[in-house]
Amino acid sequence: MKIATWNVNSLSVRLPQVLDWLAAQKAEGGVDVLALQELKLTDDKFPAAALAEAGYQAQWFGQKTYNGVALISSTSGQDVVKNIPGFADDMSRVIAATYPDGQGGDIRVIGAYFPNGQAPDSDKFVYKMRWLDALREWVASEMQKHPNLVLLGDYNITFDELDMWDPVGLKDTIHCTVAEREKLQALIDLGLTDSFRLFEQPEKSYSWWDYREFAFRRNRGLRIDHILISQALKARATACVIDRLPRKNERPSDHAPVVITL
DNA sequence: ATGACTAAACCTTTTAGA
Repeated sequence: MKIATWNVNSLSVRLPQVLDWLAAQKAEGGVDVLALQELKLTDDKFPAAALAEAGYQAQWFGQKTYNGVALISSTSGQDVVKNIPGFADDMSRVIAATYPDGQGGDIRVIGAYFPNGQAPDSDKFVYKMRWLDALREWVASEMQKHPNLVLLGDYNITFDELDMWDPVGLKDTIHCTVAEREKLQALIDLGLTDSFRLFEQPEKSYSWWDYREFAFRRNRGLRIDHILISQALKARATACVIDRLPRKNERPSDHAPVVITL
């Protein structure tokens, strides 16, 4: 099965590209679950009918102007959770659901839009740290219940210098600070694995490029969209790739999809 | 150049993204 994540930076603008991408993926077996971030629309504006027309179900958790997440799937999601239980948050950043794993069991999928953090000395950074702590606590409990678990989305954190186009110039800037990486490592320490690095990858692989200064053309990007998997799924993973093609579209999102094959 | 694009809403200007 295939599970993917894509920060679309406005689903209203990007819906045609999402539908095209899903259709193109069908030639290669199809995507079972696609986690979207930055819908930037309220729940009543979610394009459920257009997705149903294309053969997909969906769970969504929107918000006006900012944030908003969804899970688009070929089968229906169960036990849906929106945001981190017990963590008061006025932003729509997390959606989780359980799906059949194609082998008689099931798989828990948690799609998340991690806070940006803006700058290491900002209030938004403090919120990012608190959010990351709350996420870790909740994911730990989810892992107790679900051996097959995928935590994927726009993490807004790089793992290391390999994930940065300019490791020197960007050292200790937002997405690349020690404090953020410690929180990311705390998720790994729960028993999760960065599936992308399980496989040989092209040099300078990134998932996001700034809209400005022809950053995509010059491959000046960051790898901040990740697919973390539990131990049980690590044994099943056969590939994880960043699909740069949609970034070449007209009016692209600034992020590219990441896809894991299990 | 606290800039460069893009998107949305408070819409000819601001906020946020990363």
